[in-house]
Amino acid sequence: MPKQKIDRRVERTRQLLQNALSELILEKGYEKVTVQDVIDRANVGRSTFYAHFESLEQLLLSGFEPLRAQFEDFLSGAEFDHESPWALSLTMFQQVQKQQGGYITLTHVQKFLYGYLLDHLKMGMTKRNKNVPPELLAHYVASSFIALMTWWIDNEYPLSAEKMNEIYRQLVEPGTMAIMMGG
Amino acid sequence: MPKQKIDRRVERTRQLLQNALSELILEKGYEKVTVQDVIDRANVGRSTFYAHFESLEQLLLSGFEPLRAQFEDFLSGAEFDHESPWALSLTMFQQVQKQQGGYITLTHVQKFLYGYLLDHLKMGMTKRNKNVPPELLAHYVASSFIALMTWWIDNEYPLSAEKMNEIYRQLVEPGTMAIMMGG
DNA sequence: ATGTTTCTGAACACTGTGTTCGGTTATAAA
DNA sequence: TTTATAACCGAACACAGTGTTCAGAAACAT
Repeated sequence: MPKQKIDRRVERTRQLLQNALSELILEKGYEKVTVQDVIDRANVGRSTFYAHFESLEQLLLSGFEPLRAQFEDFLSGAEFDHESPWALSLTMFQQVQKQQGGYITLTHVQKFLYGYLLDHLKMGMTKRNKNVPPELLAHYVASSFIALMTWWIDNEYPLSAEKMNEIYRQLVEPGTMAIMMGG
Repeated sequence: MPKQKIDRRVERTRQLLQNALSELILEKGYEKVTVQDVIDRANVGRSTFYAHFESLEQLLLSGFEPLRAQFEDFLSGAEFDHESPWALSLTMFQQVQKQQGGYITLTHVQKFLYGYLLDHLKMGMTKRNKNVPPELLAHYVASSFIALMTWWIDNEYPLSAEKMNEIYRQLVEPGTMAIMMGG
């Protein structure tokens, strides 16, 4: 099945809307951006917007898609050591910085991370430590990551991704390992 | 200055509005509650609402006030060991559970905690570790607390406040101390 | 050149916010 | 018990935003 060629107008419209949203988010933050703002900036008809996306959030998510795909790829790649979930964090710092998504997308990054961590923690934990629920542990590790990321973005990337990753591991790894191995 | 006696009607109205908001939050979550909902439930005139509070969030905050005052008291109390910020967390777990505020108020708890932690961390850190900004550290410690609290509330308090506090310390203390003492 | 798809933009119904104001009622205090 | 006043009511209003519809214009692929 040869993949359907996409009408130029569709491509163009979606691009305009995504760019407009990006700009507006940088200018005043996602929470304050309205559909009206976006279509004015993009110079696109109101009905056109709703022909493509059912809401602002859907438009936002459409821009997040490439990043998500990249993580998916990375996780299924051979070079990834499944014994150490920590290997993931540096990549994430780097990619999120490059993507410039701002912290709106972080909600989705968090969900993604949580699911991944939960799988791996369930396996890695010895039975006697199930008195600390793996769900709680996964939630903590993912949330901590998001916390550092949020600070990093808020302060406009004052440290390198490598440094941030180092701090993250120093902070989170000891406590987590202690609980996993036997508390 | 003898404290002004409050008109019964004022007391009554504020109470009705706060109760209505509480109920509605439990029923459908803060995000979905409107001013209209609240005044309908409280059976209070629209203009009356705005005579008392300038927005829904202000109404929410007014309910949070007693909790905040309690922390303020605790912190200025003699029995509190200023060398160890960790002593605070158990009280917080207990009080937030009692208050049943849900996670909406957590945003404000976080701000409060952050400010407090930052003060104490700045003093407790040796100079050579300033390569990890104290603001980042405070942000992490506060965020981790909120993360555990969020999970706890979401899962309807499956563990005791004491147990939660124990886990929190086990997770967060090692990494934080390591960085503070010399990384 | 032609048939199809997409875009346009104005109109519409809807939900919610926050303000104003004349009239009513509850309250505190004399 | 009266009375001045402070609080409440509710309807009306202006406003901003959402999401839908539809007929006509424009861009597109072939």
